[in-house]
Amino acid sequence: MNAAASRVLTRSTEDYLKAIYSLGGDAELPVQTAAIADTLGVAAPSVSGMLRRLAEAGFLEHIPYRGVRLTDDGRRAALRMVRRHRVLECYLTSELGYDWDSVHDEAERLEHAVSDDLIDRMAHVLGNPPYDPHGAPIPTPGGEVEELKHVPLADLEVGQWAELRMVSDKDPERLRFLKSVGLDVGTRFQVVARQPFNGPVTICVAGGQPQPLGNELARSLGCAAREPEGAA
Amino acid sequence: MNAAASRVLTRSTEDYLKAIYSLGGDAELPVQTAAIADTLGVAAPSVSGMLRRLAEAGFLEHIPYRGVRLTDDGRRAALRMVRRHRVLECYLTSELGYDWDSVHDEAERLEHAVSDDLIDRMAHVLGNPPYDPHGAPIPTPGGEVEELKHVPLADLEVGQWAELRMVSDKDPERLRFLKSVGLDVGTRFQVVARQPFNGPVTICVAGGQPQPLGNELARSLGCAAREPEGAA
DNA sequence: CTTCATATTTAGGGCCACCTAATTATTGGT
DNA sequence: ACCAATAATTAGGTGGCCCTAAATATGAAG
Repeated sequence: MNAAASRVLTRSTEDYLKAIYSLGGDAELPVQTAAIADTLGVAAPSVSGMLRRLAEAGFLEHIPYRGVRLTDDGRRAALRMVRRHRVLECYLTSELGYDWDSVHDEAERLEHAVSDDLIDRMAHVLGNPPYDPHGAPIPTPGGEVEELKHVPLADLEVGQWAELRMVSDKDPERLRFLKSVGLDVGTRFQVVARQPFNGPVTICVAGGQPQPLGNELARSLGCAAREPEGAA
Repeated sequence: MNAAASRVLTRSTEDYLKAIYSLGGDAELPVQTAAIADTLGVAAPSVSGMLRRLAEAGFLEHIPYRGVRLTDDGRRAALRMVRRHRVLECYLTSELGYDWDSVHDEAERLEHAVSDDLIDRMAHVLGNPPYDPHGAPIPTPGGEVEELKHVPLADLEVGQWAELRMVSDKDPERLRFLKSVGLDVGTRFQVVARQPFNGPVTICVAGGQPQPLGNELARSLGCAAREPEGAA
C-alpha cells in the first residue's frame, strides 16, 4: 500500500539503502550526508538529491541539515540486500572456490541481479548457514538479523583467551594479511601483550609465534572470550 | 587499441550486441533497425540512437536506412554475452535445481553482473559442458562457437527417426509443453504423419502415444536424423 | 552573541537510454 | 517513372544519477 512497497528499486537506491543501514545511526545521531557520500564514493550533492527521492518513496525520514533514518520499509529493503550479499559470499566461497578476500567484489555486483528465489536456493544448498565467511550474520528472508555482541580484539585483556568471530569484508589486503598470520573466523588465540597509547596488541595463536597486530587492525576484529586452550 | 576494446559496456549495449548477434544477418541482409527494436522491446528511434553510439565505438558498421553488421569486436562482445548466458543456464539447472523453462530470465539478469572469472569457474565445476540445457552450443572463453546444422522437426520425412537437439529458451510455455509430452534434448522419436498445408506433424516418442505438434512449434525444434530405435 | 569553519542543500549542467511526433529515405506496384 | 506504403532517422523531451560551483544552515569558539 505504501510508496516503498510499490517502488522497484534501482541499483543505486539499493546501494544507498545498504550504505545507510550499515552506517547505523539512531534517534540521537542520524546518518549524515557526508558519511553516505564517503561510503559510496559520490559527491555530497548527489547524496542530497537521492535522499530526497528516497524520502519521497518512503524509505527514510530526512531531517534537513541533520541526517536520515531508515523507515521500516527502508530497513527491510536494506536487510534484503545484506542477506543477498552474505548468502552470495557463502555460496561463492563454498561452491566456487573463492577466497574470503576476493569474494566481496563479486557479491557486490551480483547482489543487484539475483532473484530472491535464487538466493534462497543458494542458502538451501548450503544448509542455510547463519554466518558469512567473515562471520557476519545472515538475515532471514523475513528480515531478521542476529545482533552480535563482539569485543574488539584491541579491548581484550593481556592473558585472555578468545576466538576471532568477525572481520570486515571490505579490505582484501587486510583479509590476506590475517590469513597469512593464521587468523580466520573461529581461530582461538591468547593475548600476550598490549602496548599503551594505542600501540600494538600481541597475540599467540595456539602453538604459534607471538604476532603483533596494529591497534587499528585490532579494533576492527570482533572477538568472543573463550576458555583457555585445552580447558573444558 | 581500438575504441571497442577500451569501452566498458553498459547493460544496454550488451543487450543490443547480443540481440544483433542473435538476429544474424550477412552482407546481403544486414540486421534491420525494426528487428532489433522488436527483439529488445524498445522504440525504433531508441535503436537508431544506440546504433550510432555502437558504430562510433567500433562494434558495428551502420549503413543508414539499410541496417548493421557486427565488426569482429562486436561479435566478440556478443559471444561473450552468449557464453555467459548459456553457462549460467547450465549452472543454475545442474546445481541449483532450476527447470529448463525457468532458467532463462534468471540468466538474463545475471549475465550482466557476473565476472568472466566466475563464469569460467561455473563452467569448470560442470566439466565445461559443450551445450546448454536447451541444446545451444556454449562459446569458448576465446569466442569460438560450434555451428550446428539441425533440421527443423517440420522438415523431417514421415517414417524417419530423429533426435531433438535444440529448442529456443525464450518461451517458458513452449518448454513446459514439450516436457509434458516427453520431449527433451536428446529424446528420440519417429515421425508418423504429416499433414499438408503447414498442418501438424505427428510423432511417436519410443513406446508412447502418437503426438501431434503444430507446424509453428515443429519448425522451432532443431533435430538430427537418427537410426531407427533398436538398430545398430 | 557574533563569527567562522564545516556540513548541507540548491542551482545548473552532462550523459545515458528511453519516449513520441515529424521528417526523410527506400521500395514495390501501376 | 511516379506514388503510396513502409522503414529509418532527426527533433525535441523526460527521468535517473552523477558532477562542480554557489548559497545557506549549523554549531563551536572567541
